[in-house]
Amino acid sequence: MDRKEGLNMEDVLGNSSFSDYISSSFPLQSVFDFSFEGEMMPLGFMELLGVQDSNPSLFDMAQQAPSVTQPLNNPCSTKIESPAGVLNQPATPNSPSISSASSEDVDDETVKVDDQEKDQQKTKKQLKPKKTNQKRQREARFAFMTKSEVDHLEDGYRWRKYGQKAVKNSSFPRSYYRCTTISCNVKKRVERSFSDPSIVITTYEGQHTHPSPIMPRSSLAAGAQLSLDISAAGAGASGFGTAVQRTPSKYKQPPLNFGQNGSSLNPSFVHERRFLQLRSVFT
DNA sequence: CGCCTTTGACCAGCGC
DNA sequence: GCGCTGGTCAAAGGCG
Repeated sequence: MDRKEGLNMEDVLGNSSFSDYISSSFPLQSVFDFSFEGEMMPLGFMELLGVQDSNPSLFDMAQQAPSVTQPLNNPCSTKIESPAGVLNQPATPNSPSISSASSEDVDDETVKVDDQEKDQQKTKKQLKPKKTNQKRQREARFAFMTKSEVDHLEDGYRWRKYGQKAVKNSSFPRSYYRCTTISCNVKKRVERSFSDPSIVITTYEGQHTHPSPIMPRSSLAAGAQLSLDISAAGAGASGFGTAVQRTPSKYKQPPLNFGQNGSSLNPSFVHERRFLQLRSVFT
């Protein structure tokens, strides 16, 4: 896979040196906020997901939470990362510069020029003329960690699972999801931290080209509740995502004491909030 | 019947 | 070149 990524989560989390890794690999603030090269990103997490305009903008709410930009000492349990430098230029649905943001090879170079990226993309296409014109073309990625007992965090979009793989150095499989909306090729990977099974690592790839399909309904309420959580907890990112266990009978997950609701967002979310511990996973 | 998950197979990239 | 690993495909089956 993209080994040049060099940021394998198992490697990061599996050796209890995540803090070392973070401190040595990233500016600490990049773990939590969307700052980029010393500037605050104009886009937030929800916008990265394509949640924008018409939506109640959890991101806006999050932005209002003063601690959103708080770095490491923020005791929230959800960490937002930019493991592959994907925050360099998160593609937005309205942005024409998606292609220039698709590179994730930060191990090769921290800063890339557009020309270089274009050349790289050309090279990739040339190297793989077979069957994979779309394949292996990575969108901007970003990952975040959520302390949750359920793997799938409801984010207002509908996802279809298209694969699951056992991950090296981890006893937990990694699940691959794709946005079910036509023409939206956003993907996400969900895996559980090997070192701390209570932590779910979700990696998003790409950008939604549509508003959240379920936002008008339950997610709206969930979003409102999220905002409450965000401001109440004073942890901007901690409220993101609603832990929801869909179709529990089909998921091979251990029995849980919470989050059993298969359709409603809020109950499990409330439960998740309670399980959010005010401690850092870096410790 | 439609949507979804499951799961084995296949493909591509990388290190040795 | 080979093996390992991650990522994707697609058929099969389940569920509402």
